[in-house]
Amino acid sequence: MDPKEILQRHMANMIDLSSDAFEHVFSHFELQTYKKGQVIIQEGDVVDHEYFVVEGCLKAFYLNDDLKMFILQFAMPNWWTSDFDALYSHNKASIHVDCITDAVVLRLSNANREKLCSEFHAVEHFFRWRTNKGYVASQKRLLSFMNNDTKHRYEELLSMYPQLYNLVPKNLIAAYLGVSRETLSRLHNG
Amino acid sequence: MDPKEILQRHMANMIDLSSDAFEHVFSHFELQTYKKGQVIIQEGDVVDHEYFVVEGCLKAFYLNDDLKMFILQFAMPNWWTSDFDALYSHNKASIHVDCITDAVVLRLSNANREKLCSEFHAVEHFFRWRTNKGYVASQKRLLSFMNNDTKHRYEELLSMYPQLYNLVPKNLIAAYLGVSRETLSRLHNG
DNA sequence: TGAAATCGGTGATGTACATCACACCATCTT
DNA sequence: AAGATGGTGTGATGTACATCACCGATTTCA
Repeated sequence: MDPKEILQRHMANMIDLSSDAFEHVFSHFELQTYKKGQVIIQEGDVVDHEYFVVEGCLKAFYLNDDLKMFILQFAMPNWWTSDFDALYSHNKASIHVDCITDAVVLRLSNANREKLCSEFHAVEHFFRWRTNKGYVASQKRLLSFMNNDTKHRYEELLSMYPQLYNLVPKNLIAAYLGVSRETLSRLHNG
Repeated sequence: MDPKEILQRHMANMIDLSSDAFEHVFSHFELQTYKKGQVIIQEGDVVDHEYFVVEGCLKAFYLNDDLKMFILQFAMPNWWTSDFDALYSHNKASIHVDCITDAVVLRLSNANREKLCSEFHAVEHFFRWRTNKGYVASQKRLLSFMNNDTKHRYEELLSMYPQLYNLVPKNLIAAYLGVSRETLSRLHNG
């Protein structure tokens, strides 16, 4: 489906924008296509864009000193991703974003977001709402971490994203759940 | 210190507001004082306000089916708290907020926040920035959960809030760290 | 003021998980 | 075609934590 239409429907869920206004908003995005494995943000980068996923699957992850990977987010279609800390505070990136599959993405620069937010109150409202949603989701995940065992969280993840099981390798699912791939494997047959 | 001045300094960290504009903004807040132990939000409540802490310490927490407590946030002076999910989406509260100590708080209703956000672009920018900061902090805490052991997280918490050690009982610190109070006690002497 | 609740420490035991080690299979590569 | 590489399963062992049980000290309150 058309990237423009996908973004339009996504924003229409939250705010009202006339076609003309949306046309103007959309003109500030850039369409990008990436290959599986391609890196979008690397630790240490200056981050100037946020990314709306149209097609495919990205991952946002942290690498610790032992190069162990911790996945913050699987970015599926209709989700936004970036290093939001680096993006807002103009620090260097502390996380990585890359492509689990080939992907089609709409990216928006910091400057263009601020421009659109000052032009359209509804757009600023949209971004405030979206960030709040991310915040709440992150807190829910934290609670699930403290409250539930791994098996429970595994089933929670699969019921939220049924596609994930066949789409991404098990070691990445383990890196999202915060367990070793061996434990995940034992849970699955167990 | 004067609650008005504390809020003014807090907002001035992020945005520029003339004295007159701030005066107008401030008139939309209500000053509240609470006693230690007093409940501000209960699970199931309709949530219509967010809270800026001027003095004292609140906690935002979730109770699971076994009545085990998980603390999402210690709200210290200059922090905001509420059930942001319930507040934005008009769901019933899924968490609780109460007072660990006597507290002085400025509260802002949903309607007044939206009014101020539409009147002053800078104010909307402020709230977007604040929510982003909360989002980022929550992701960092999640990473710390996955990456670090309990002792490391305990020291992290105390270095971030040195006052906390004498201010709040250890069982609450354990409920923030996601370990049993026994384990925390053993860590502390061990 | 005396009883009750809250707060904090410590031992014994069980368990969910990490880690290391190895083995199998499917792709990819030259 | 042969070897390298990445994904996945499974056993053996160690460990960080929960849980239960009990203790004394302090605070709260009727």
